[in-house]
Order: sequence, then C-alpha cells, then structure tokens
Amino acid sequence: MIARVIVDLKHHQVNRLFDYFIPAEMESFLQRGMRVIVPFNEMKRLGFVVEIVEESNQASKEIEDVLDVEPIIDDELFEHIDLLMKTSNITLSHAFETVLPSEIFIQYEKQVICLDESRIDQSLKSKFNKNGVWVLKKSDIQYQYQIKKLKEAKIVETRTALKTKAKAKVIKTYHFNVNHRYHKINNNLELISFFNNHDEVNKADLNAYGFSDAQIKTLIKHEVLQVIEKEVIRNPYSHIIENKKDIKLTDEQNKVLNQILSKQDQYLLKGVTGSGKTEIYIKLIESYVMKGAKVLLLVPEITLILQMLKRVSPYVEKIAIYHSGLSHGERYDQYERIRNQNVHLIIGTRSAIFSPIQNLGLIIVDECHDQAYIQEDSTYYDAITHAIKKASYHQATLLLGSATPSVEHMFYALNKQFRLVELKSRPLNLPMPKIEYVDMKQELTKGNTSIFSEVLMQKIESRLKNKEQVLLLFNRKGYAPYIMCRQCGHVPTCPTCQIALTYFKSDGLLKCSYCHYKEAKQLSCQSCQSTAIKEVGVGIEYVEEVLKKTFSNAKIARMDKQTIKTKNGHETLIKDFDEQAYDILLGTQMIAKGLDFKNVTLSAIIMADLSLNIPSYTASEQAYILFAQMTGRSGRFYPGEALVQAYHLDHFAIKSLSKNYDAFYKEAIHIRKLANYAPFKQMAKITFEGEQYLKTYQEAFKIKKYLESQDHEVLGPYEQTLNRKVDIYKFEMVVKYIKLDKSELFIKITELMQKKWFVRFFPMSREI
DNA sequence: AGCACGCCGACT
DNA sequence: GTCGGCGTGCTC
Repeated sequence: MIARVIVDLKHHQVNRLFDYFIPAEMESFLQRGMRVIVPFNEMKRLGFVVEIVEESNQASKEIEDVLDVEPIIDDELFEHIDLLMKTSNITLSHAFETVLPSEIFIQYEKQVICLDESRIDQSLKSKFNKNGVWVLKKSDIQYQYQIKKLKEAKIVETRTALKTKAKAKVIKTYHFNVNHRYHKINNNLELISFFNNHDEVNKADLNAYGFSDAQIKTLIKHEVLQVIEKEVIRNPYSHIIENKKDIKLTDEQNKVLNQILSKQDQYLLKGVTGSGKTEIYIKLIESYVMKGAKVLLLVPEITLILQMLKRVSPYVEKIAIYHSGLSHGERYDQYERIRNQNVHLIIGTRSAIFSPIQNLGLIIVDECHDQAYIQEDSTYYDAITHAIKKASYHQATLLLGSATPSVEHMFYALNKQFRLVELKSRPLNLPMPKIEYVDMKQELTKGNTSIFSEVLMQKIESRLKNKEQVLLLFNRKGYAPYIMCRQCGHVPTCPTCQIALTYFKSDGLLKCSYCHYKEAKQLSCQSCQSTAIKEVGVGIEYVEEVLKKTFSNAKIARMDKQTIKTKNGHETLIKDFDEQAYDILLGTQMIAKGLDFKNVTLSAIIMADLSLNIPSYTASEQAYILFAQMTGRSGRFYPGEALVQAYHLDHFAIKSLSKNYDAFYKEAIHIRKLANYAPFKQMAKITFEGEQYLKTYQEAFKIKKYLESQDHEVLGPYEQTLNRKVDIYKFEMVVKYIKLDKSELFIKITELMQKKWFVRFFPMSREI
C-alpha cells in the first residue's frame, strides 16, 4: 500500500503529493488525514496523508512514523482546505497550516551527536551539552564545513529531532492507600491524619502543610501514597464570574428569535445599533444547547471575546475559547476539549471557524461587517465564506449579525441567498441618537480655527456638567502625518517605501505606516542641520493635547494602538471608562467596535473626511460602517446625541447617517452597479514580483492578455513602488469577472512561479 | 523550503 | 591544499 503525502514545506517547488510505502505494521490503522513522519531529501519532515492507494511507481521510501490514532483532518476540514486552494494560489502546506492549530505541527531541530569526545576540537567542546548533543542554531551555519568533516571522520553524526509545541498539562495528586504494608508508618502519623480529611491532595498543598519532598518520596516508595496523574485544562478566562440576569425580549426581538428558530437556514440579522442582538444570540444558544447541539460564536477581535464571554457565560455551562492570542498550551487544551466534544459553545475569532466541532447546530457571526473576518496575509481567507460552508456541511443554522452589513452581504440577502431578519428599534423605547452635522468650512469663516467646532465644545461642556460621558473619534494615528524642515523643505521618508514618516510624539519616533521601519526624531534637519522643524497635519496625539488644554478639568483617556500596547491595556481602559474613571474617551476606529457604555450620551466624529480618502472601492462602505457604529455608541441607556464634523458633508456615507442603513445601501449599490464593482462583478488583485523590470512586466502582460481573451476586464498592470523589496520589481493588476476559471489561471501562475517569478492572487470581493 | 554538491576565488 | 560563498538541482 502507498500513502500519498503532503510534506510540511511551504514552497511551490514541493507543492505536490509524494508517495511513500506503508510498512506492513502500519497498514491496519493508517488513514487519510493522519500526521506522519517521512524521510524527505536527507531530512525528516512532518507530512499529512491525503490519500491511500494500492500502487505507485513513484514511491521509494517508507513512512517512518505515524503520530495520530485518529485522523486529525476530517472530511470537513479537507473541504475547507479545498476551498482555500480554490480561493488563492497558495501551497497545500499553507492551506494545512491555516486550518490547523500550530500546536499540532512540529518543531525541527538539527542535532549533532558526539560519538568520540576525545577527538573533538577544544573550540567546539562548549557547543555540546552534557549528553553530548549540539543543537544547531541559525547562527551555527558557519560551522557546517567543520561538522561535515567530523561526520566524515565518524566523530559525530547528525539527526533531525522532532519536538511537539504543546502537550497536555498533567498534575500529580496523591491518594492514601489504606492497604499499605509499611511498618514504619507511625513516623508519619501527622501525614496520615492529614489524609483523613483530604481525599486527593496535590504536591503544592502537601508542601504547604509542611511535608517535605523526601517524606513524600519514601511514602510513595512503600506504596502508602498512590500517585494519580490527571490532565488539567489550562483555562485562560477562569476569572470570569458573572451573574445570571433574566432576559426579557421585546416583541420585535421575540419575533426575530422565533423566525430563526423556526427553520434551519442561513440568516442575515440586520438590527440597528443597541437593538439587543446579543440577547437574541443568548436565547438562540440556550435553545440549541438544550437540544444537545453545539454552537459556534464568532466575534471579529480577541478583545471582544472577553465581553461576549461575560454576557454569555451565565447561560452556558461549558464554553471553549479559541483565538490566535492563546499560548500554545492553552490552545492545545481548548482544541482537545472541542475535539472531544466536551463543550457546548465555542467563542472565537476567525480562525475558530476551522475548529473541529461535531454535532454543530448553530453558527453565529457577530458584527459580520467587520474586515477582521478576512485574513489578508500569507493565506487569504474569508471566515464568513467558510462559515457558510461549515453550516451547509453540518446542516446547521447560520446567523450573520450586524447593524451595518457589508454592501455585498446585504445584496446577497436581498437576493435571497440569506434570509433577512430585522430589528428596527432599540428596547426600552429609547430613540436612536439624534445626528447633527457641523460644516468645518463655515467654522473657519466664523473665525474658529480649532479642530473642535463651537457646537461640539458646548455639547462636551454640558456633558461634563451633567456627569455624562463623551466618545470622540479621530481616525489618524500619531501626532502628525509628517514633519518638514522649514529651512530647506526636507521631509523624512521611509528608505524602502519612499513615503513620508508619521511622527509619534510620545515615543519621539518617526514611523512608516506601510512597513515596520522606524527612526528617532532628530532635533535638527538631516539635510541642512536647521532646527526649524515643523509638524504638518494633525494626528490623534495632537487632538488629545488640544482636548486636554480646552477641557483642563476633564479626565481624558486616549485609546489607540499605542496606548493599549500592554497586556490587558485595552480591557483595563474599557473597564475604567465604563466605571467612569474618565469623562472623555478619544480614540481611533477601535473605539467604534462593539463597546457598550451605559453613560455615553454624546459621540462625535472629528474630521470625518479622514476616513473617506482611502483608495479602495469599499472606502465609502468602510467609512459609513465606522461612522454608523460610532454614532450608535451613544444613548444606549439614556437618550443620546451624535455629532459629525467634516468638510465634505455632502458625501453619501456622511449624509445617510441621519437617515438609516437602507438610505446608505441604496446609494452604495447604485454606485457599485454603475462602476461594475462587486457584487455585480467579482474582483481580484494579481501581483507579480521579479528581478527584471521589463521581463516581469511582460509576464504580467501575458496574463492580462489571457484574462482578456476569457472576456474578463483587467486594469493594469501598473508598477507598485510602495514597500518594494531591494532589487525586486513589483507589478499589480486588478481583474473583474463574473465567473473565473481559477484552476486554469493558477496553473499558469504556478508555471511562472517555477520560473522564479513570484505571483499572488488576492480576492478583493466575497464570492458566495 | 531545505539540503547537498560543485565550482570558484581567496588565503594560508 | 583548505575554507567559505553562492548558484543549481532535487526532493516520493
């Protein structure tokens, strides 16, 4: 028998199946989806069995080891892998890596084993540990020649050692054996009496009561104490204890709940901000758990998991948490709990969509408009697309929830791909916040040069007086978007991206917003040594400064990437603001995400224009979502107001805020239709990288011609200069299509990859 | 991606 | 003759 194996190496040149003989003793239990260790070109590697076949003329080596008792990849996961491979041109190894937790992968360690210590050069002796093993580090490459010589002389040998990243955590507990036959037991009467009151005791407790390790050891030796090993779950959120409150649904909420419960289907729940979507989630979860089905609840960000957990935990007994921020050990435990069907509810971020849930009845995707459901780095995927797949696979109900669905999801709902259910009002008869606009052009003619309009200042003042809270959005990081020398006009730029560096006052740094480049801000100009350096434009740090000057008696907090850097920084800030340790919370777009503050009665957007000037066809949609979510933070428990300051108030993303989502959608979908953007045409970006300018352009052009011959519209290729690597030229094009045969395109791309071009296909729209 | 091998040039 | 750098070719 032959196993067809994908080897854990992420490169297009080895992106195919390799055949291995299955040793007779493995034949009975080896299955598709299991992890194996295989010899591969002078090394040992982890592999995944994708297929088992009778014969192959390719195989020449045997599988060395099988790591699993049960397949770690089931049929469902293979389908997700398949979908990933059809979405963008990644390697199979990338796909496996994406759907599996990193803990089930293996770390490879190259070891040099000493065979004859006496013949090893003095200078190398310190490299070996006391067992005569030298673990090679990256920096040890310089010794490769010496090692080779030693190997030839049979003084050392090398091997690949494999290490797991996480294991089950085991604690030992001690149990008193009444049937022991230890005659000197009377020396330990104290200990015995201790066990009269305690059944199972762990070592730390025994030590704490004054029993020494030596004492314990002796008693174990004479079988007075029995050791019981127990696996324990590392629980990252064990400190959450919340009280159960009775949830009373409004008539509108009840109607929606019953609609969703009545039929297994895929729903889009559109409910205005503060309409109580979470209460519906809780009722749904309770109902499914009662039926014995499992529920998966996705939220866009790690920080929202805690909030959701606080809300949901009183109603569900066994909850697993799954996200990328867990430690190896924690994630391993949560993964095993899910696999062993030991939980009712899984709360997680986008990667949780791949968790191995059996008997799944319901998937909820909260704030489904959020871009965070799309992973854009090495492996592109849209968790919502996979949620649809997962729901179909399990015949589970899917519920996408948002106050502001993406234009595409709304379009699909209106075209019956999702069943649309709506919540149009807030409970407790609370009105939606009243929206007011301020034209900053007029503010200037009135003689107010501040970034705060007079109306806004008055409104903040009155909130401070009434001990109510204010949320302010200013969506630009740092202190100033760039700095300039007034003597010679020099602007510090990023050496790789060639764009102006953003100035961060609190760290005294200049940072590039495209790559990770940063440098210290100098007191004098690097070009002419003048000290007349001026900040140009405003960022959130500057706004904070002005705010503190203007309202010197108010307690003001700032929330952006910089201020929440510390662990729990975000959590602490939210908690403090909620407990009214601050009057005003100023933040970038992160303050608009899913927060529920009782005492906020004013939310304001300063310089709304900042969010509109992004070069993407979804810019207006993203801006509207941000604004609507932001204004929706106000007046959740007491009537509230919202204020929008901008220069271009006539933009529809701003104008429709005072109307409703449907007004925005109508305008947005009209523009999409006119410009042939998604959802009317699907869109994708293809990037080409190569060492030669002209050749790379030509190869890109060939692909363009090919796509055009298939009647697809192609924009570009145009050169990309931003964030370009040294000596690598980059071209980019956008293809618009209705139905694209990607497998044929990917084959062409793969051919280019083999010829040392680097080509990537990124979806820009969601295909459903 | 990661490994060995082979060629080349520099340095005893 | 040795050592290290880099390009090339292969992986069941």
